[in-house]
Amino acid sequence: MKIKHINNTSEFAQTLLQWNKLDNTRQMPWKGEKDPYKVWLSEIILQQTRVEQGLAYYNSFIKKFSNIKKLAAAPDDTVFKLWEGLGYYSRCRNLLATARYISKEKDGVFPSTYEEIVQLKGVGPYTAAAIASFVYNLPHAVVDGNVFRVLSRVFGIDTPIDTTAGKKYFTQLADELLPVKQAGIYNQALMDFGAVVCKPAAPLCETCPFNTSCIALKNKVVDFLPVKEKKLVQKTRFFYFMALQQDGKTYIQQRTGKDIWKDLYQYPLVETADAQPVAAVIKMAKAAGIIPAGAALIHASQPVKQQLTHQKVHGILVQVKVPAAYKAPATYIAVTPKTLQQYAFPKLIHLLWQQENN
DNA sequence: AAAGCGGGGGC
DNA sequence: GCCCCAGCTTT
Repeated sequence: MKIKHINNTSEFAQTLLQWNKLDNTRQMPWKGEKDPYKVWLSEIILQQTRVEQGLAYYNSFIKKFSNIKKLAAAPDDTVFKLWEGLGYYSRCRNLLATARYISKEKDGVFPSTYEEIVQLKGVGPYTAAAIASFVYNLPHAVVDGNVFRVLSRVFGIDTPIDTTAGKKYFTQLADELLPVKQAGIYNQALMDFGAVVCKPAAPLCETCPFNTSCIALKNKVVDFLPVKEKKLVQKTRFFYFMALQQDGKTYIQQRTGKDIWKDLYQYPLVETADAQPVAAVIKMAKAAGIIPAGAALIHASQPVKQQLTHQKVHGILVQVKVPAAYKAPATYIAVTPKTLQQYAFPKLIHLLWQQENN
């Protein structure tokens, strides 16, 4: 495939680098960082996550784990607790797996080629290009949401970005635009530019250095680029969390299987597709062996709602008293209000706790 | 190729 | 409400 309708690719890079030099004031702790551990950590945290949201998490991780071997040596629960609230928890699972792999198999030395880096768990084409270019100044163009947006607008490309053909096209264009000797600086600059000037909504076209050449601006289609093909489907779910009360302790369990919040903890769960009366929920819980037949309702919370990207989740906390003689299943973990706090829970459960305390 | 995966913020 | 965010993995 050939990139057409672009006569001078180096002009784009020169204009961008000039903007970066003169007008880019964006500062982040990992910018200019040459420790691959720190760059890798920041990139994993920032996948599908705003810089402002990820910043505090990055600082906490660096403070607690100053190098990859310390991270690798930490218990799973400790690391997930640090990740708690950031979302996309498979990132945390993969982070740990990669830290342990590099510590054990590579004696803590981070790989230094794109081909090796991209094979690490949780690292795809974007993250590998970012690490390779930022740390080793290797000539690999990053293609993230910012890059799709900037290139689609400046060059007027309406190929959908959420298709295989679109990804391939934009990746090739990005590689052709890359000034190979300044790959790291340029990649940083392009993403900063997308975040600060060529923003998704209300971009700063008035002061944009490309505003005399931008195809989208000329054609008045800035707000329609980039193009996405797929629309997301929403599901609604009801989560009834059964908080068993037994002599000052309660029980939690770890979520497993292919579903949201995998590896996080929760109270034993009754899930339904529709809202149910609490009495019906207790009946279901007993029938399913989630709570014992002798359990009795203490209190049910008001429902809380959480809007995720593709799910609307309702949560209700149902406290039940269980007999002292009750023997919990092996998957239940007995906790006290104090020991509960060392486990990572979904935001929905924090919302329920918050509500019950008000 | 398409689906699934969180939580927060802008509009 | 809807869209997007320094995307990746699994089906």
